[in-house]
Amino acid sequence: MAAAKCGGTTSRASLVRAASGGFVVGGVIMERVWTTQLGAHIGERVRIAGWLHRLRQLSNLSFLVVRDGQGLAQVVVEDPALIARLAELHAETVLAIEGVVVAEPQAPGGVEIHQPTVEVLAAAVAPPPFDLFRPAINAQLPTFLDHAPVGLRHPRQRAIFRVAAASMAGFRAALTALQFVEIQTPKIVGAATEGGANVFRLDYFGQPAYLSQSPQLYKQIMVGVFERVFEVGPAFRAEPHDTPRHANEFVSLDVELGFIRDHFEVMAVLNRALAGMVAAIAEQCQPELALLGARRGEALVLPQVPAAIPTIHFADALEMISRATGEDLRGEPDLAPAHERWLGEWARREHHSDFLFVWGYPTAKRAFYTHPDPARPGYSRGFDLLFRGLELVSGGQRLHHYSDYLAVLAERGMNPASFGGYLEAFKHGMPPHGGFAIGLERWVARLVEVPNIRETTLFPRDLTRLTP
RNA sequence: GGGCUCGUGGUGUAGCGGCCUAACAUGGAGCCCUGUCAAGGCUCAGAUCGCGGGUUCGAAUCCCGUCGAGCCCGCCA
Repeated sequence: MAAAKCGGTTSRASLVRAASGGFVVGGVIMERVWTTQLGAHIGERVRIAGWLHRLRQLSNLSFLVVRDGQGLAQVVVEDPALIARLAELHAETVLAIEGVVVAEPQAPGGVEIHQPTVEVLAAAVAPPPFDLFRPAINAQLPTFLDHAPVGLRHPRQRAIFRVAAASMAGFRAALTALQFVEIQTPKIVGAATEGGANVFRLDYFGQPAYLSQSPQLYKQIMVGVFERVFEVGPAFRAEPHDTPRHANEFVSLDVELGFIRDHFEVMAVLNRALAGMVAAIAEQCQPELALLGARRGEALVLPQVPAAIPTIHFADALEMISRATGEDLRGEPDLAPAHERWLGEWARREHHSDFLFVWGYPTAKRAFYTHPDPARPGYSRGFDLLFRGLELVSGGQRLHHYSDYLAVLAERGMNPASFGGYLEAFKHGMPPHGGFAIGLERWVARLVEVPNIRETTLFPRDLTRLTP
């Protein structure tokens, strides 16, 4: 690096990335054009670059389909020598192509590149384990995951992660507009935060440490600083789950806010956040939605986020399910997945909503910091949000009096000493507050209608998978 | 942690006691085809059927073990 900085030689600069984003080639700067922007360059000679997605050979000409980070472009090759050269390349070879952009109704997207010159930037040395040029990858999930570095290149797979990116962007935008401050809390923690869930243990210079299972305690502390905070980050759970909706590392969209009257204000913020997420996807991901819905022949339809998401009390939900199904659930401490699915269908049917708030879960089933419902002993101000029948969000109002925390920790047999920093915040005054956490992968999975969150996690970590 | 199911060429499947020296599709190799777009046609190569043991005249096919994977439940985002 130091030698290069001295700048004596320029000999390696036959192909260097220029500050402009283009390339310097033989001393001539030619901007590299995204495949999705070709329509704006008709009649011009341009340079594109990407991966050899597919070569279709016909007798007198061949079609070379190039994929870049955004889309696909068709290149028409008529020179027999060039076709012969291309035919020897494996799919996924990295190419740079210069040619003339031509409007052509027969071409996919209406434009294609003619009279190309092709430069191989990096050869693929083996064919891909499965076909990337087909409408969908034809491989079982474990096979796909084993080959994720290649499989994620498939236009449909990567569309899923553009939806995830837009979701995060919309989440950030909605909360920022509401005066929330984005924070980053530590993922290496000194105490097993919430007690219950299994945590991953680390060796931290000889002392025990853990991977954070949730930013919960830190985001509450930060309410004492900014009043309104949010965080987008990983959460780690050492639970030996093996289901399509669990992973041992996932992305949590966390929110916490102070000076609330009750949990309904928290639910209103969540309502706004979801609306922002859907709006961002609608704005940024139309091509992706079209691609993801293609198997049904129509673009994927985004859920409508109601101005006020329907709400039901936990006890009423049990009552209703009992009445409808004949199964007596009264007195149950929690909802089973089958009941959540039932409620999801009910919300769809009765309220035309993909979303349903269930609040008032029994205090005993919620975390220690959950605020009880003063009007209804045994029940809490904790809520879940069901999205299409799946638990997507957990949240609620939290305790905020120092004395309440000391009492509840003692009641649950938890050691106050391991909550030192947390309790200090309450010792020095915390407002009534609450918050929630959205599971990003679950959100995207339900949204794009894939059955397993492993498909909405880039490199999932589960019971048996630590690589790639 | 409990229950159920599955493991066949690179990939996805069929075959479920002898017709299997294992079939089909797709990918790969080769040839042909004036515009393809999951292109089309022909030819070739590619799996001792996860692994180990057993039953049987005979096992991909039945049994046991083992390893790997998937689903449901508990629990959760």
